[in-house]
Amino acid sequence: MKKTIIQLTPIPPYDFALVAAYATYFQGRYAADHFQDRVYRRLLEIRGRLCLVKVRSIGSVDAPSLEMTLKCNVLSEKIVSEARIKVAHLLGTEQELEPFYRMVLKDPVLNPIVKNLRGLHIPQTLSLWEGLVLAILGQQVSSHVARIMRNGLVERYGLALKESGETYRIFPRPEALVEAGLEELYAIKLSKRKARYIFDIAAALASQERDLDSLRSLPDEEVVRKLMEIRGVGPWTAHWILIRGLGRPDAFPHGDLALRRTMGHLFNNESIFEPEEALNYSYRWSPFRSYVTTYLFAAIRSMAASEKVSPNVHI
DNA sequence: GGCCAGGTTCGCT
DNA sequence: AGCGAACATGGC
Repeated sequence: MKKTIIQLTPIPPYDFALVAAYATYFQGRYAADHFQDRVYRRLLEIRGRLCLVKVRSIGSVDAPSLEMTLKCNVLSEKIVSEARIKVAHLLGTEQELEPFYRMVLKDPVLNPIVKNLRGLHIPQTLSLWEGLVLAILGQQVSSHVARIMRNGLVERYGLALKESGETYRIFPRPEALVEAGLEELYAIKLSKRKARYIFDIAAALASQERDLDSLRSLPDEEVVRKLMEIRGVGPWTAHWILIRGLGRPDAFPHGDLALRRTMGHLFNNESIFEPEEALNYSYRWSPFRSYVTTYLFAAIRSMAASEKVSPNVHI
């Protein structure tokens, strides 16, 4: 294994520990992401080779700097530069938070919550395929059940590399699921419905019948429209992908139950918002609604992780 | 045991 | 258009 070290400079403010914790749902390991002992690790497939990246902070929130260690059988210049791009994407290092923070100053309820999470950028899925699968696995079920399915998928179908006693896995390729077959997906706790959705998407991608990357150049509404043509993708999933897969700043999954509850708690005298009410209320945060969504979820998630209680009514 | 969870589809009026 | 049911698992 060859090894090289390079440096990344995120746009400040950037709280590496918070971003990495969010990427792993404050659980240390989540799907293909690891964050333990202040080090973020992920196995990537770059130009057909398995490469392990480790990232740690060597700066501060206001003067951020990341040290990335890349281990790979072969280390060409192209591999190094692709790894850099992928990691910058995964960890959202290029996102600008200041305009969002200026907007939030005008919201006395949101402002303290956001201040408390200063430097949180939005982690991105490596591919739209990954975003689509993770989102579908998260539909309707509790976050706990979603985690079991997401981890199970990666453990079962992701190519692995062992390093100092730990096993790392890439997020499974569509081909891996197609090869395994539809029935195999039931074994990792997917409902027949979810297995069908994901298997069909995998098959369409593997056969090149569908191309998700063409969505990257389209405006938000077009992306949503195209994504919802896919069976298994509704409005919630499409907006989740805008936020976590495409890095769009102004998406808002207004049907989301946890979001409706949290917003109702904060802005509606404790009582849950109806989806339309949540949407109407959200326009005041445009064009930064993806950040509002992410910060509200981060507030819920970090409390759930630290307090070990159901976060339904907290914040 | 029954109800619910960071939804979506399908089949009814 | 709008509404209800089915979906399947783990936790309380």
